[in-house]
Amino acid sequence: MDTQKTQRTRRKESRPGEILDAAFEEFVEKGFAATRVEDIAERVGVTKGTVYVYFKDKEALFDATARNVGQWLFTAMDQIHLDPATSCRDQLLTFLKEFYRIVANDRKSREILRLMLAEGRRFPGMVDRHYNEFFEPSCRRLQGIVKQGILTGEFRESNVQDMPEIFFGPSLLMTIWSLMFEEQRHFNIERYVAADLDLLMHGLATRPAASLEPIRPPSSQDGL
Amino acid sequence: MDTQKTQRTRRKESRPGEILDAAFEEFVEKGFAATRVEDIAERVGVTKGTVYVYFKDKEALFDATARNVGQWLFTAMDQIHLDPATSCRDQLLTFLKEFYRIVANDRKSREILRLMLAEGRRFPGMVDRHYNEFFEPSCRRLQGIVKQGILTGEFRESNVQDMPEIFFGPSLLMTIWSLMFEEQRHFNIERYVAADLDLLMHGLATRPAASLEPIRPPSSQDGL
Amino acid sequence: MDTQKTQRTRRKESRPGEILDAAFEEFVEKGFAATRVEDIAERVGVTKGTVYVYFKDKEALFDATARNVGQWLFTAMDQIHLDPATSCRDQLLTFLKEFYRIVANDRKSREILRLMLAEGRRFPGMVDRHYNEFFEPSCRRLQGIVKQGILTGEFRESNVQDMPEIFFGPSLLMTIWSLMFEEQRHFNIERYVAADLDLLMHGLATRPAASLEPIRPPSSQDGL
Amino acid sequence: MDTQKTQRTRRKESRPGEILDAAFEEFVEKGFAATRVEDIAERVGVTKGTVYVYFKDKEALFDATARNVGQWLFTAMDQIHLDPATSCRDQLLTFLKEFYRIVANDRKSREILRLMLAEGRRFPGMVDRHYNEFFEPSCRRLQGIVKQGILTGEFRESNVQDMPEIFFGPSLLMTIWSLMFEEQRHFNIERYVAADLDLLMHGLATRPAASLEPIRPPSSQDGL
DNA sequence: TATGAATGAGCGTTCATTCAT
DNA sequence: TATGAATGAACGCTCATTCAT
Repeated sequence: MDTQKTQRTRRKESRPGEILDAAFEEFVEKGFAATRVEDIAERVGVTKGTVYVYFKDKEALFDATARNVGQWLFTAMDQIHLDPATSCRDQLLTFLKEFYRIVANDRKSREILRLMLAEGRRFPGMVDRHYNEFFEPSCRRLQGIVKQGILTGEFRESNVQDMPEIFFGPSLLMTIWSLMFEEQRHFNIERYVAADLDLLMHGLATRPAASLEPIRPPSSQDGL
Repeated sequence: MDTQKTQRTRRKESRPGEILDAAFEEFVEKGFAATRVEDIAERVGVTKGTVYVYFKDKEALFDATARNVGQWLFTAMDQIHLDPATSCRDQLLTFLKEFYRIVANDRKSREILRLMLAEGRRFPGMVDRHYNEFFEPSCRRLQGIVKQGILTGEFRESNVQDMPEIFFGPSLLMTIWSLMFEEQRHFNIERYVAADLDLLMHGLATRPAASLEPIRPPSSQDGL
Repeated sequence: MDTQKTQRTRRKESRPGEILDAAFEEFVEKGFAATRVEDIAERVGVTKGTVYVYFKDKEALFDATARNVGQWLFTAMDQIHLDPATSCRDQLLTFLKEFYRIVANDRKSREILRLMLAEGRRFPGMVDRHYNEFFEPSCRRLQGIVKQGILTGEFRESNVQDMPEIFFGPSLLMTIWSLMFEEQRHFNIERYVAADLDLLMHGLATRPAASLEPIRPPSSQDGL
Repeated sequence: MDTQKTQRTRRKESRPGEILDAAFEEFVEKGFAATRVEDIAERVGVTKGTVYVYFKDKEALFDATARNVGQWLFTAMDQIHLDPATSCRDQLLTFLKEFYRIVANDRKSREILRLMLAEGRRFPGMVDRHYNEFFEPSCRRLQGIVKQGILTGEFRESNVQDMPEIFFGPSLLMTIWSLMFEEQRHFNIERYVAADLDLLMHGLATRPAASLEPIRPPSSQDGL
C-alpha cells in the first residue's frame, strides 16, 4: 500500500516521449476533439496534471505529436538511398519499393494521413510541413528520375514527367485501405505492390513488354 | 395565407434534407466530435431543438448524413454506363474518366473520404456500406473489364487482374490532394488524368505504344 | 417527485436580474477569484449552465454586476436635489446628509467600495466608470456650493474650495468601518454624522459658532 | 568557499523575510485567491517547494504576510511621539501630520487597507488585530487629546470627543484614492493635508478664526 | 534546505439533450 | 412542428500541495 502510494516515478527525460506516443495512439483513434487528455495520461500511467507539466495545452500536445510522427516519416524518406550508377528504372523501383516498405511496415506513417485529413483544417501548419518536407521533395526526386530516364531513353515521354505525384497513387490507396479496413479486410500487399510496379514499368518503358518481373516487395511485419 | 401555408408545408417537407446538407458541411469541416448541433441548426436557420424533431441524436444525424452523401456517390457510380459493344480499352477509359468526372466535380464525393477516415472508427457501419456499395462493386466491374480485355487480347496478363483496386490509386491521390490542400495548391486535373490514363493504357496494352492519346477529361467546374 | 423534476421554471426576463443579485452577494463575500459560478447559480436556484445562458463568462458576469450596482449609486446621487434658493450651508448639509442616508441605508452602495478596492486592478473600467459617474460629478457639485458660499460670505476662504473630495472623508470612514467590522462592532451613525457636520460647519463658517445644531441624520434601517 | 557559505547562511536566514515581501506584493496585486504560490516563489528567485519549507500553506503565508506588514504600521504608530508639554492643538496637529506622513510615504501602510477589505472575511483575525493594535489605540489617543483640549479650553465641546475616528476620515480618503487610482490621477497631497488640518482646527477651536496657518505636511517621496 | 516532478481536487466552460410552451 | 430556456455530464486546465531526491 505504502509503496503504491509512493510510486511517484521521476523521469523528466523520458516522459515527453512517452506522452507523445500515448497521445499519438489516442489522437489517431478518436481524433483531436474526442480525445481526452486524461485518457492519454492514463495510457502513460500518470495523471492528467502531468501532461500539463510538459505541454501547454491539448493543442500544443497535438502539435508536438504531429511533429513527432512526422519526423519519423521525413527521416525514413531521407534514408531512401538511390544509386545514381544504376538505371533509372532501378532507381524508380528502389524508391517505390522503399516507400512501400515504410508505409507497409510502419503504422505511424500511415496514420499520419488520417491526422492530416481529419485535423488538417484545425492544424494547417501540420499539413504545410508535410507538404514541404515530405511530399514536395519526394515528388522532385521522382520527377528527377523520370526526366533522367527519358534522356537515357529508358522511359518514353509522357505527361507523367510533370505529374510525379501520380506515383504515390497506388501506395496511397493501400494506405487508405489499411486506415479504413484495418485488420478486417485482407489485402495482399506483395501482389499489390507487384501489380503496381509491373503496370508502371510497362507504362513508362520505351520498349514493348520488357521481361522485367517486379522484384518482391518487402514482407510486412506490421500486419497491414 | 395560402402561399404562406404552402411554403410552410414545402418547408416542412424539405427540412430533413436541409438539415442533412448543413450537417454534412459542418461534419466535414469540423469532424463529428467538434461539430455543434447548434451550428448545424443555425446554418439551416432553425434552432437547436428543431434538429431533434427530425433526428434522435447527433449520432443518428451523422449516420443519416453519411447515408445521404453516400447515396449520391452510389447513384453516380451506378450511372456509369459502359457499352459492351466497345473495346475493353474504351470501357476502361470510360469508367475511369467518368469516375474522375464525379470526383473532380462533386466535392461531396471527395469529402466522403474524409468522413470515412476521420470517423470510420466511430461509425464502422458507414465504412462497411461504402465498401459494399461502392468499392467492392466498382472493383468487380473493373476486374471484369480487365479480364475480358485479356481474353480479347487487348490487355496483357498481369497481377492487375486480381488487384483492380489499383485503378483507384491515382484518382484517390487527386482526391486526397484536394482534401488536404483545397484551394491553396494548384493541381492541373486535366493533365493529371491524361497522365494517369496514358500510363495505364501503356501499362496494360499488349502491343507497344499504340497511338491512344487520352481523351480530355471533363472540365471541372468545382474548382478542385 | 415528478413536479420537482419538471420544475424547469421559464422566466427569461427576470433571470438576468436574479443572477446579478446573487452574483453581487457572492462577489462581495468572496471576491472575484474565489467566487464559484456554481454558488451563484445555486443562490438563484438554477444550475451552473443557466448562468452561461445569460452571461458569456465569469468576467462578463462580474462586469454586469458592477454596472448593475453602480447604476444604483449613480441614480441615487442624481436624485439628491439641492434647492438653489436655500443657503449654501443648507445645500451642503442637505447634500451630505443625503449621501450619508444613501450610504447608511444601502448596503450595495457600500459594498461597491469593496469591489473597487479588491477587484479594481482586474476591472479598471469599473473604477473609471465610478470616478466619472460618481466621484468627479459629486466633487464638482460640492465645490460649486463651497465657492458660492465664499462669494455669499457664508464660508471663509480656504484650501477646501479646491479639495472638495475631503467632504467624503468621514462618510468614507463610516463605510469602511461597516465593510470591515460589519455587525460586529457598534457604530453610532447618528452621532457620527452629527459630529461630522458640526465639525464641518464650524470649520467652514466665517463667523464663530453660529447656533447651527446639525440636523439629525436619517435613521438607518440597514443595520450598519 | 567561505563567502559562499556566509552568503548562503545569510540568504537562508533572510529567506522568510524575502518571501513575505514577495507575498505581500502578490497578494496586494491579485488578492489571496488569485495569487499563485509559484509567482511568489519566482519573485524571490526560488521554487514553489521552498515556500512550503517556511510556511505550512498559502493561508499561513497570507497570515504571516499580514502580520508582517501590520507590524510596520503598528510600530510606526507607536513612534508618533506627542509632547504633553505642548498645546493640545499642536499635539493633534502633530499626530495627524505624522499619520499623513506614514500613509503618504509608505505604500505598505496603504495596501493594508486593501487586504483588509478584500480578504477581511477570510481572515477575520487580521481585521481584529488591526482594530486592536492600530485603530482602537489611535482613537484613544486622539480622544485623549480632544478631551484634554476641551478641559484646557482650546477646543469647544462637541460630539467629536466621542467620535475620534472621524479624524481618520480625510486621510482614509486619500488612502483610498491612492489605492483606486494609483498613479493615474493626480492628487495634491500637501494642499489636501493643509485643507484637512485647517478645516479641523477651525472646526474644533473655541475662538473664531485664529490665525493658525497649517504647517506644511511632509513631502511625499512615495509618489502617491 | 531546496528542488521540481507528480498529484488530484476543483473550477470554468461547453454542449448534447430535454421539455414545457 | 418549432422554440429556447434549462439541464448536467463532461472535459480542459490550474494550482496548492506533497515528497523523493
